[in-house]
Amino acid sequence: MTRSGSYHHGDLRRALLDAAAEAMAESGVAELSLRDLARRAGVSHAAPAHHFGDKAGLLTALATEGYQLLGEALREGDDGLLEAGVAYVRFAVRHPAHFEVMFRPDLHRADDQDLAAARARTRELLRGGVAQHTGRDPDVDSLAAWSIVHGFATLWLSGALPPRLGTDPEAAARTVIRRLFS
Amino acid sequence: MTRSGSYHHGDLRRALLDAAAEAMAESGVAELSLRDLARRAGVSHAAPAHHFGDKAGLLTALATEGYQLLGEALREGDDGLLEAGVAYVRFAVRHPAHFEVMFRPDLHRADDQDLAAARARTRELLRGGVAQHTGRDPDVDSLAAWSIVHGFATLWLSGALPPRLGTDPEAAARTVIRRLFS
DNA sequence: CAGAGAATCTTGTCAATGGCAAGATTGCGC
DNA sequence: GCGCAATCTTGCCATTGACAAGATTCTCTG
Repeated sequence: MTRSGSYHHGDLRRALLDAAAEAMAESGVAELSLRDLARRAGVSHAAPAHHFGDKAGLLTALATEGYQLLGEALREGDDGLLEAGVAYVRFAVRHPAHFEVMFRPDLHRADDQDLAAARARTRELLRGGVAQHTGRDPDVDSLAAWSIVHGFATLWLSGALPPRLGTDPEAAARTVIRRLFS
Repeated sequence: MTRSGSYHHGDLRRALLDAAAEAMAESGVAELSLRDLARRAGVSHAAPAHHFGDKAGLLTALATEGYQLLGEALREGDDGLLEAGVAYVRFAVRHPAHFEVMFRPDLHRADDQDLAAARARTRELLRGGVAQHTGRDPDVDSLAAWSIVHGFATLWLSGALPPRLGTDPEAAARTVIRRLFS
C-alpha cells in the first residue's frame, strides 16, 4: 500500500487505522501513541493530524468502523438469535480494538455524525434481531441478550474467565447464551 | 486529612487513591495523570512514586481495593442470587474507577500478590453464591450470571443503554437479571 | 532523651508524547 | 500548463512518567 519513495503515502488513513487496531490488540489503548502509528506507517509524526485532527478523532473513526463491521457480522448468517449472539462475541474477539473503543466514550467523540449514524444503524439491528424471536417483553429480552453477550465478550477479552473454558470463545459463548433461552 | 504546613502528608497513599478514583470518575482513565493527583493532594510531582512505584502500581492498588469493596458488597445482604447480582451492578456504578481498573489488565500488574489474593477471594464468592441457588450445571449458571450482570454494568457505565431505562440502574438490573431465572 | 537510620517528600532532569504553526511537495480541476 | 487545495514535513512547546539526588521528619534503639 505504501508507495515507497513517494511524498504522498497513498492511503495513510487506512494504514493508520490498521496500525492502531494492531497496536491496541497488542498492548492496549493505554500505550497507544500517534507518533508510533506514524512510525509504523513510515510518515512523519504530524501526518496523522491531517486525517483525523487529533487522537480522539482517530479513535472516533475506529469506533465508526467498528459499528459498521459489527453490523455486517450481525447481518451475515441470520441464523436466529443464538447465532447473532455468537457473532457479537466473535466480532469482539476478532476486533478487540474496535470493540473497546466503541464502548469507551471517553476515548472518542460520541457526538460525531458518522459515528452516531453507524451506531444507530447497528443498534437497530441488535434490537430488531431480538424482537422477532421472543414471546415476551422485547425490551427486557433485548437488554438481557445484549447484556449477556456483551458481558461475556468483555470478560473474555479481559482475561478474567477461568482457563477451564478452553480457547474457543464461540463455543463457550454458545453454552452461556443458551442458558438465557431455557 | 492533610496536615497543612507539615512536611509529611499524613496519609498520602489514601489521598492519592481517593483522588485517582475521583479523577477517573470525572474524566476517565485516559486523562489520569500522576502529576494531577499529586497537585490535588498538595504534594510534589514525585511523591506518588514512593508509595506506588509508578502509575501501574497505583492502579494495581486501586484494583485491589476494588476487589475488596466488591467482596464486602457481595457479602452484605446475602439475599440470594438476584440481590447479589444487583449488588454487583451497584458496586460498579458507585465505584466506576475501581470497577474499570479491575477488568483492565493492561492498566495494572495482574501478577501482584495482594491483587491476586483479593481477586481470588472475591471470585470465589461470586462462584459460591451461584452454586447454592441453582439446580443445573453450576459452571454454566455461574458464568451466565456473571456475564449478564457484568455486561449490564459495563453497558450502563459506558452510556450505551437507551435513556428509556431511566436513572436507576439497580431497578433496571433487577428486571434484566430476573429474565435469566425464568 | 539523644542520635542513627529509615521513611517520606522535594527539586531537578530527561525522553516521549500530543498538539500547533509554518513551510515544502504533490495531485487535481480548470 | 497553471493555480489551488490536499497531503506531508520540520520545528517547536507544554505536559507527562520516570529516575536520581538531596532535604526533612519520624521512629526505634540504646
